[in-house]
Amino acid sequence: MSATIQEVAKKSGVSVATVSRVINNPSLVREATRVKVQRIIEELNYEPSVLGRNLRTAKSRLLLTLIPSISNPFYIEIINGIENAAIEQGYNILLCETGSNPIKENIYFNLLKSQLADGIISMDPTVDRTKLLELADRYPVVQCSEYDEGGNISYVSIDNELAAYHAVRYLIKIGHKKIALLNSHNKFLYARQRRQGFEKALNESNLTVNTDWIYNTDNLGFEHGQRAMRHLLSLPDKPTAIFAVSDILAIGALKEINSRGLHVPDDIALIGFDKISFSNMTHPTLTTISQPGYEMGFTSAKMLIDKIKGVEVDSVLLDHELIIRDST
Amino acid sequence: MSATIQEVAKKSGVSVATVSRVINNPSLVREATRVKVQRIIEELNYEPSVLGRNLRTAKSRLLLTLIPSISNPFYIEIINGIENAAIEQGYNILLCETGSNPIKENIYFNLLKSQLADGIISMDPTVDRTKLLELADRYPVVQCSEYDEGGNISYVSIDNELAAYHAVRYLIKIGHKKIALLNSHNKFLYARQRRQGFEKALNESNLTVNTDWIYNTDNLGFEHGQRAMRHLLSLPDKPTAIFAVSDILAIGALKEINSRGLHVPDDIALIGFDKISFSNMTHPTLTTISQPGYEMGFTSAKMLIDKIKGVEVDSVLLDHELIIRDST
DNA sequence: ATGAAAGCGCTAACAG
DNA sequence: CTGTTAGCGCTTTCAT
Repeated sequence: MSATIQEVAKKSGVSVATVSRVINNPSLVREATRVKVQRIIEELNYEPSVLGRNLRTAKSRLLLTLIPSISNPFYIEIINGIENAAIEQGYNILLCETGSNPIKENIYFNLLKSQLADGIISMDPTVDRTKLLELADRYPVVQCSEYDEGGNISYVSIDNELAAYHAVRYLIKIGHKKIALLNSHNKFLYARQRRQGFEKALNESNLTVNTDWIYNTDNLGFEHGQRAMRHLLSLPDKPTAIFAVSDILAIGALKEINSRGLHVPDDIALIGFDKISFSNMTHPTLTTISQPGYEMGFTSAKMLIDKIKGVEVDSVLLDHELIIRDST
Repeated sequence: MSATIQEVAKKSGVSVATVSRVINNPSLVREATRVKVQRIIEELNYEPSVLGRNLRTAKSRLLLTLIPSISNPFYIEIINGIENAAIEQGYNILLCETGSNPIKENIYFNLLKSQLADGIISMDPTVDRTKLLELADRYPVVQCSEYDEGGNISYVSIDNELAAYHAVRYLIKIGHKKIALLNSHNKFLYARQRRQGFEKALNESNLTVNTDWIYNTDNLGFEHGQRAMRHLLSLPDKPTAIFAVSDILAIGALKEINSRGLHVPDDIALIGFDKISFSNMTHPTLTTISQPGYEMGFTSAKMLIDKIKGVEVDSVLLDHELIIRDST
């Protein structure tokens, strides 16, 4: 095993306090002493034990990051942002997939209580609202992407209504009048917000909202995009454009359209959401709304660390962007 | 903050030792005492501090998991397997993305030295071989997927040569004679092994290996699949089938083929590798080799925990599977 | 079956 | 500027 601070102290002929200072507060130590201790540290290949430090400071410098599913590429950039912000400030992240499973969620929440983690970034839209609010009373909590309107949990997100509005307004601008919404379940705030934006854009152009063209699905998987498209194409009066609230859903829809010999964007135009890397690999490439994933993650982590340190923080909404590609 | 073991002891009228026993070794405590202490624990909502326990036991029960890139979907199932095996045994994982960056790698290696983690599962093919071997001398290390032939680090992987052999033999069986290999860089063991399998299948059918049809790329990104395909299609003598060592590469190739108006599998057949979820979303769906990701992860984690506990472990090669879909 | 006490490795008052 | 000292919360002998 590694050397301890005691051994370094003894070999350097100083007290453990001085060694500790050399590591955590070098300016408090006389140059000569510091150099000497530093040499011994290297000689002994000493690494301070995080275990001892943690107990003493009652901090683990670990951030719990909760995502519903690691396989959803939308979270990748966010996680990168979180990780970099964390490392920058000497933290590490515990990345946990809840699988929208309350039991797993509970296990992870307990990591906070047992002090294995100092705070939590929740990105799970299916999280138990009551439990999260309760947790936020006692521990630092930040929500990223999906958030809670009523509660007092700080969050980082985008203006979902505006983003949806932009997407649909663009479809209208290029000539579409029959626009379908492929939405998530209305129990999610972002789903309700995006529907708001969708309707706002239609209303603004005096287009009526046809509820036959609004498809809700609880599951954002690829197959559900296919299924939705199958339904939409079975309608007597078919839409000419689809706005899907997730790229994966859009890719599912695209596959269904392709396999029926129809053509995107000539027969049907398609807009996704999230700008996942695969949205660029389809044929044709997908027009989509880009969320600033990296920035969202980075901001969340900074916000959480501030909270841990006791600094007051404000929630923020970041800017989205409409990425126009070949599917429209 | 949470109650401490002291408070529970006091309120229960027993010593801290007894409380500790109730938690870690209930059979050592008399039924009546145990019930009483248990009640106080719940009453006080007590959670043992992992910090205190860790220091005392000199273990963090954290497993470091190193992947080159979180955005590569191939790792998703593996991570799931690791996580579940870990949780099952009371461990948690620290998921770290190296980005094939030696500096980041170093930071993560130091987490072992500073005892924040008890062991490491490395999945990064670009890992610094010397450093990893040195680390494995002093700490529990397991390699997953990519491994080191010479060293004595335990690993979990598949038989890459056999898998490639199966893929190519299948292409030959359905009538192809002009088969290209879209490979990774030969500095990686798996790339060399898959090439072996590729050549073996050709040789066995008395087909000569045309080096014009072997394309190596350092980067497994989608664009590099496109680029490779562009090159292959520019050849005077074009292959009729492609075996790509990664689905993403294959999807890039597919996009290039599609956008030239050519047709898969009629003009060119395509096989990928990894069975990532998107391999099923393309048009046409991708024939591919499936690696038992979940099992690989689960096995690696179990192996690592055994190592941490001082149990001897043996490396294993798990079975792959050829998934025949529409691209061949 | 239970308690007393030592100590894991470190940091942070406090004193000098 | 540096040393002494007291724990952080827990587990684990060693007694009883």
